[in-house]
Amino acid sequence: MARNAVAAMAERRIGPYSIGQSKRCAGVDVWAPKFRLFSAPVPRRPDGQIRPDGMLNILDIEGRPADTRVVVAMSGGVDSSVTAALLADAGYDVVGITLQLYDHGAATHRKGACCAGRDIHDARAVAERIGIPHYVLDYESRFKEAVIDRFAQSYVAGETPVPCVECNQSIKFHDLLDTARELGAKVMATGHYIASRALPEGGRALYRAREAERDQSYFLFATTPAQLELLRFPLGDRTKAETRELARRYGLAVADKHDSQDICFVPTGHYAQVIERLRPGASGPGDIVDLDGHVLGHHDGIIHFTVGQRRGLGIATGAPLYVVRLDANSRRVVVGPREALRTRRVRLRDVNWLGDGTIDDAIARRPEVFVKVRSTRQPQPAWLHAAPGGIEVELAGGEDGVSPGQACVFYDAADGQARVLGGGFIASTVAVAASQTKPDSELLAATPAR
RNA sequence: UGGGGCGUAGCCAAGUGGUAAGGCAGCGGAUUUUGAUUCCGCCAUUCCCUGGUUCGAAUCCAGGCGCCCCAG
Repeated sequence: MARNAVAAMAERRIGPYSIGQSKRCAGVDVWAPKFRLFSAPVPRRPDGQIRPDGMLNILDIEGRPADTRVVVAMSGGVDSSVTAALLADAGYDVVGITLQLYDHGAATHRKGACCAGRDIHDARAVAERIGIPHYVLDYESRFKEAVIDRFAQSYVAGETPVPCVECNQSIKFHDLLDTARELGAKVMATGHYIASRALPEGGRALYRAREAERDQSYFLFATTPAQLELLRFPLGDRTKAETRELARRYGLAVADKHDSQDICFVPTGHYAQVIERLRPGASGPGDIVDLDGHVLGHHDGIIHFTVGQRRGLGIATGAPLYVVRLDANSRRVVVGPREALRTRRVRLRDVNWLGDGTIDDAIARRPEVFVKVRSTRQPQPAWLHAAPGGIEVELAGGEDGVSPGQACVFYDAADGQARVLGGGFIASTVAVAASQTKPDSELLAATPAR
């Protein structure tokens, strides 16, 4: 099997890197995710900056960069490419890994389209440019079960999932992190715009990115404290403009590559098609009804809707209608005026706490937190309460269009580089009841928080 | 086939002689690592049809067609 110079170098540096079967995709070897590593001495990079022993390097790790192996998750985009370049430039023993997560050829039924398109190529080119070993690992089946299937299941159940959270939590920060450790890496770095800092008393904390518009903390709330110990996000305190400038300075071809958006495994933009293929017939047609249950129209499946959605209903009344909730069992899409979207309380599941102490302590202190219920919203003041099976969030001002399946992420401040205190997935919401006569504060007083 | 009412874009609807408001829906775009929200733009040479009056009609007149209501 022909191997290029980079692969050959990689083999010298970290040993034979696969004993499993591989396939070739777009001219690149794709390896099975689990491979045995034969440890081999790591030669010091002759051009690397060697820092004095004992000095904390820029990744907050004791030891010389040259002796510190770090895996960089390289997507083929600008951000992760610059991350890898920065660390390689700082002298770290960088190993780039790109995950092959889906096959766009199959997804789009287009002949000639292959895997993740040109992203793998781009990542490989960057790795060659900066002189680091680079592997492409086949995570397709894991990705399908952990992300795509759950995405479909969520929609079929009437929720609106955030697949990026699932992917970070179960693929990148779980499986890939394991692989990184098997490779002998002390930490793994990604190109996410989020800041991670060591706490004086030990452990690490997450903070929103310096550039608020780029902040990706919403998609990373589920990162556990244990994972945080092993993760680094070198771009959290940089702006996107700086990143692109660095990419140019490092001579990376991806410097001007457009930002990714949309769901990565839905290249066509028609996510409903993906669900339909995975769960044939799971989402049938149903009625669109108003708040009183009157049938206003029909729809082709609740998977096409999300709470708060306005367009696409096809129902003309004098005023705009919004999806107020989805009922998977009756296949009903309930619509109403904008006011009906107002939500005051949100029940969360799978809560991850990243603040100081335990979440119970935090709840007992009843501090005001700030929460985002949708990735592009501004954090809003709220309080946390204990609830059976999870946490309940009381939104001080209420929010419109809060959808089950979305994340609710906690921060300690409304703006700036607020600390990420954790978050959870929205299990259910409680609308502001028109008949509610008592203010929430009184209701809370009547409902002892455990 | 007595009486009354109505007929303006996909839906609702303003306009009663001066050269087609607005809302909803739809479409396009911006924004967005969630097809959401939001924002911007587009969307009736024509007012059920025919003829007439008028410088000029969706608006007035006549006839026709269609629908609704009341009473038979």
